[in-house]
Amino acid sequence: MSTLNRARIVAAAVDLIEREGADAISMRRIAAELGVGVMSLYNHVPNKSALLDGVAEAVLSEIEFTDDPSAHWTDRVRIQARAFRQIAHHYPRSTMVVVSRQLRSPAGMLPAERALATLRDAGFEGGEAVRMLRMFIAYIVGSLLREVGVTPTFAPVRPDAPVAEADPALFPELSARAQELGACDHEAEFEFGLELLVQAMAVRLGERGLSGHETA
Amino acid sequence: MSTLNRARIVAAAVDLIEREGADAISMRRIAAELGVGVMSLYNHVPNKSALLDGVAEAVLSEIEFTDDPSAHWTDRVRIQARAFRQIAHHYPRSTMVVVSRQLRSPAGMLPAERALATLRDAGFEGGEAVRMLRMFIAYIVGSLLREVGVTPTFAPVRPDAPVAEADPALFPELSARAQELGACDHEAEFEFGLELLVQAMAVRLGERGLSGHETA
DNA sequence: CCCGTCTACGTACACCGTACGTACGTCACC
DNA sequence: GGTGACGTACGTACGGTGTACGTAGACGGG
Repeated sequence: MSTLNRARIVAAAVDLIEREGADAISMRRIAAELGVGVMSLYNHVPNKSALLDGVAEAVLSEIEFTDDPSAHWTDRVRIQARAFRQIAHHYPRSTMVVVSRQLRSPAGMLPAERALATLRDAGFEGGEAVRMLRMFIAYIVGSLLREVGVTPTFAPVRPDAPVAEADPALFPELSARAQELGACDHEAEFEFGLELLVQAMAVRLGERGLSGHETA
Repeated sequence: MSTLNRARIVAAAVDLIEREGADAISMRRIAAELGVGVMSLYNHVPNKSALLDGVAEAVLSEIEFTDDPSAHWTDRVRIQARAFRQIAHHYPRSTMVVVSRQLRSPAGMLPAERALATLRDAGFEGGEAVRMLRMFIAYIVGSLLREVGVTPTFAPVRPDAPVAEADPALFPELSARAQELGACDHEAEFEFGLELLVQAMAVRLGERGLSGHETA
């Protein structure tokens, strides 16, 4: 009812993606959602790609980064990683567009800025801090894509169909592990890798055993 | 010229993707590439989605998995990870479709089967082996997506434009690290994370320091 | 009053995936 | 040698897509 603007369009796009999936999104659908003609959107958004950038930006800027510089760096890393994973919970179907559009805007840069600050405080100097950052991003992106179903979990195809899925002769390991492969507790999986990475980083700093948490 | 079949269609699709990118692919373009009518494709492929599965399968089945069960498990892990990364080199623009289609076919299962076998030989029992596998896949997928440009490297936008990109006041860390962020040697980055993960796994096994390679 | 600017909108074009109907070449069987 | 069934290739058509372009109305300043 109120006047059209970029924020309303982006919000409608996010809603639509979450309701019907990223594939279902189209300029026509969004316009219909807003009760507006298709071409009216182009008064506020140059094209669909820019709109998706807006979606990524909107989702990304909702991440709560509460960084406490006085905390131990391992906990700061954990908190930042978990904050990023929130998007996979709040906006699961938007996750793919968030991670696949590289933003130059503040919202897109802030997570990296925070992470680099933490890594510097932890004691990593320039080159190594950047490598750590990139490794962490790779792990988080890969984890989120699994969590939202883009990437496989290797769960035997149907949740039903007792256990047997793959031919045990061809795939003995997969068959033997069908039990564990069948369930995928995304939070537990994420925490497992996170802990492993944090410990690996601590080792790299020569601080073995100081990470502050025992692993499950 | 020879008769149409699924393999020829898939091959044409892979070629087209590599030449013009995954977005440029369409049934009409593929048909034109093969010099046939669009609908002729549907005699051999039920729909576009199945065709993309075929693309993923074709690319995946070209990975060379030369697993030497007598080698140290750390080297086996390294070799398998690198083998997987080959696809990002040989078929960069197909990488996204490879990682985003979950295949139930042998070609799709084999890498996981091999990895689980290696992890078992290394001494990881059921549940932990599966978690290690998933963590490794997450890291590799995330790394490949960065390598093929889906995900950001945080390189200051243009390779030119000396160094300054972000506002140093807002993003002091990013600005200070602009040098290191500007360059992204994908092989070195991949190896860095790989080594970190392998060492973390070794620590988990209580085998500290036996990983067999020093890191750069 | 008039004119420039901005917003909303309709139409149109090129392209997409694919359902459907059809024509034709090949082979089995009588 | 028919002759029918079948599989492959193909054309047409429908409903969808992103968006270029032209138009019409609202609004504010001279």
